[in-house]
Formats: sequence, C-alpha cells, structure tokens
Amino acid sequence: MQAEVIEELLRGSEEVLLKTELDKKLKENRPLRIKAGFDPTAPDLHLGHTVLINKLKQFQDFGHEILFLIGDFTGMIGDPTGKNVTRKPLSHEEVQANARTYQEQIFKILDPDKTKIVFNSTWMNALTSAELIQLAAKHTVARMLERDDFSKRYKSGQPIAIHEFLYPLIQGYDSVVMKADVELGGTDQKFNLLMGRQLQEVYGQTPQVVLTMPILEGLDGVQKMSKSLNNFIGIADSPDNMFGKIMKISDELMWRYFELLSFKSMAVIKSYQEKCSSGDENPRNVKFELAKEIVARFHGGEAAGARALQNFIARFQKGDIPEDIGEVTINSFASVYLIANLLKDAGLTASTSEAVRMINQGAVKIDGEKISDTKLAIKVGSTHIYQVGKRKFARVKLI
RNA sequence: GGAGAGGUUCCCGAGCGGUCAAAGGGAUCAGACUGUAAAUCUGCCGGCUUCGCCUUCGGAGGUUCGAAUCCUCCCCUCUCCA
Repeated sequence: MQAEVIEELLRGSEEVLLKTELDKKLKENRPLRIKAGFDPTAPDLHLGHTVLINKLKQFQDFGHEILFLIGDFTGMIGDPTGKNVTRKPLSHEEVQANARTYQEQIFKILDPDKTKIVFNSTWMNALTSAELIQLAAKHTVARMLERDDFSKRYKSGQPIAIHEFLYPLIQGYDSVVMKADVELGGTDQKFNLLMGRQLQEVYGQTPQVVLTMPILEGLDGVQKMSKSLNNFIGIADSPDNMFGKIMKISDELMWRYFELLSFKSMAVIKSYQEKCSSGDENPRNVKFELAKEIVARFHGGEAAGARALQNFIARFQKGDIPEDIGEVTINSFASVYLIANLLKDAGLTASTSEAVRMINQGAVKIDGEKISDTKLAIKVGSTHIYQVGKRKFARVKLI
C-alpha cells in the first residue's frame, strides 16, 4: 500500500531527497505540510506551471495539507539570474490581484477548501534587522557559492550582489516558519529547496523532503514551455485552441505530457504506448484522450472535452467552418475595400503585405471558397466568413 | 585607466561605395502529403495607396551623383592588460 502511494507521488519527478525520509513521514500517518512557492508576478499560468500544481493535487488527494506560498517578499529580490538589480516591490494591491488570479487558475486543479495560500511578507516584514543578520549567520559564503549560477558567475568574474544571497536564504527560512514537511519545486530550484533542509535542521526541525519536478518542454518539444518563446498552452486558452495545440505536439512529446499532465494511471498510459507501437491503435486517438482530459480540467468537465473533440473533428477532418467565429464590423469610408486591407483590419493578418502573400499561397478562403485575386474588391454592405490558413477565421461585416 | 574586437532585418551570420530590402542557415508562417504527429517537398519570410513607392543595417552628424559599406563624435557588448 505504502509503496504504491510513494510510487504515485514520485511519478514524473526528477529527484527526491530523501526517499527514506518521505517514507518515514508518510508512516507517521498525519497530514503532511506540503509547500510550494510561486512568484508574485506574471500569474498567467500555462501547462508548464501545472506540472507542479498537479503534483500538489496528488498530495492533496492523499490527504495532505497544501501550502501555496506566494513569495511577495522574495519577489523584491528576484531569484538570482545574474541581473544585478533589485526589483521594485509590488504594491499590496498588485500582489492581492495576482493572488486572486492564481486562485482562479489553481483551483481548477486544487481543492480550495484544502489549500492554504500564504504570503512570505507576513513574517518577513516582521523580521528585524538583527534577526535577519542572525539568519544570515546560519550559512556560509562557501556553501552559497555551491549554487551553480553563483559559482559560474564567481569564477568568470561576473558580479554577484550581496542581496542575491538572501533569496535562497529567505526561501529556506520560509520552510522553517511554515514547518514544511515537503517542498516541491522545479529542478532549477534544487539549491533553494535544499537550503530549506539545512535551515530547518539548524532551527531544530526535521528537515523537509525535497521533491523536484522537471521543467516541461513547450510545443516544440525542445525548449522549456514559456510565454516568451510562444510555445505554451495557457490554461486560459479557449477549449478549441487548447485542444488544437495538444493535437499539434509530436507523438514523442505526447508521452511526456501524459506523464506530467495527465491524471491517468501509469498502467493505462503504458497500455496506450504498447498499443501505439504495435499498431493496434492510431496515436492520434490516444492524443485525443489527452486533449480531452486537459480541456475538461480547465473548462468545466467532460462535456467540454467532448465538445472540443467534436469541434476538432468537424473542422479538421470534415473541413467545416467552426460555429463560434469572432465577428468583426468594419466601417468603410470608400466605396471599395480591397481584400488585403480587410484581412488586415479584421486581424487575420499582421499587415497587408502578409495578406497578399497569404492569398498568393492559396491560404485565403471566403465563405469556404479559395481566392487567388490579390486585388479583389469587397462590396460594401456584405458579410462573409474569411479564413486565413487552417485556423484563423472571422465573420466580417463591411458597412 | 590602457590595448584590441564587434554591434546587420525574429535569432545566428555574410556583405565592406553602386547590380542590397541586403547571401546562407535556423525559427515562424503558408501550401502539398498526413493523424493539424514526425519526416519530406514547395513557397514566403520590412511596410504601403503593391508591376511602383517608402522606411531599415547601434545613435547623431559628415564626405559623395550614390553609403550597411568611407570620415567624425556618441552609446552599448565582448576579449586581453593594469
């Protein structure tokens, strides 16, 4: 029994320190305090972030207590990346707003009644300078320099500002205050997570178990999922968009997503894998399952997943025009309106030049009919459905 | 503080007075083939009032009929020395 629980809890994880300690804590048969920290900025979560949240969910389902830490105090420092700047602290209102956004998003996965949201400014603002110095006295520069990016910068002669040392220190101190039994984080957080163990020990607590989760690859399957690389699936993406993006990932990447994003058991996933490699199942159908599950999670249950699947089939296998097309009304001041301008003004292309290119490449359809005339004049007073490429549609009313 | 090297269109990277909207590669996008997979092939890849015109090669000036290419000053990055 216990072994199975541990196996499930460690599923997809990168590293656990120490497994024996986790085992021991679980045997105490009490709700463990599970900590995970999040940056107070940019609360636009994507599936990459949910890897960690999914893991919290698993712990929650086994009856443990989830402590969702918003690092509003550490946010002023910013996790050291080599940029030698102190971030401007966010206002109380901004932090609150971001926290609310977090809640909206994470409670699609976590049970709100069993999740506690805490802010580290609560105790950090109360800490006196003297206490902070005492905290700093618990750790040495040499050990701090073990952190990868610190040591790299130190060796190559790049500056390390003193306040940067405080970030891991405070993150570790958070664990002390929160009396965390387990802390989850991305692999890039390993050093900071270990800091919690060391400090807890100094403060006479049983060190937390550290569980690191891999960083999820983006849609390209190579680089990490991130908004700036535009290879992400946002959890606020529309159902159809989300479904489509999942269908677009490679088969190889699909298994990775299954492991880290699906709540299906590993046994089920394995059987999918076997059927696909033996040819008994079209990998596409398995991908459907993944897409349905994820859409269902963020858009209100199974019905939403099923609907997204139907829309997908209708649009891409039967070539139908989707129903929920955005409507655009354009005011024409001239008597003729050229197609290229219309496509641009409707937001279907970024520029008229691009519109012309798209037409030349046979990517533009009006009411399902492919057009080839780049100078086509659209009659004022008409309404048509315009399509650029496979997935950009708009119903445009020209008045 | 001293000595070098360099900043080119989303990225890498050629160009070094006219033929440069700027080679080549990558990414993106579109088309074909498919399972909106992969692989492959093709096209596109600054903007516009699109057979032409306009704005781009770190910034500001200057020399020239003509500059990404030459000169001056400034800003930034990297390497080496102190």
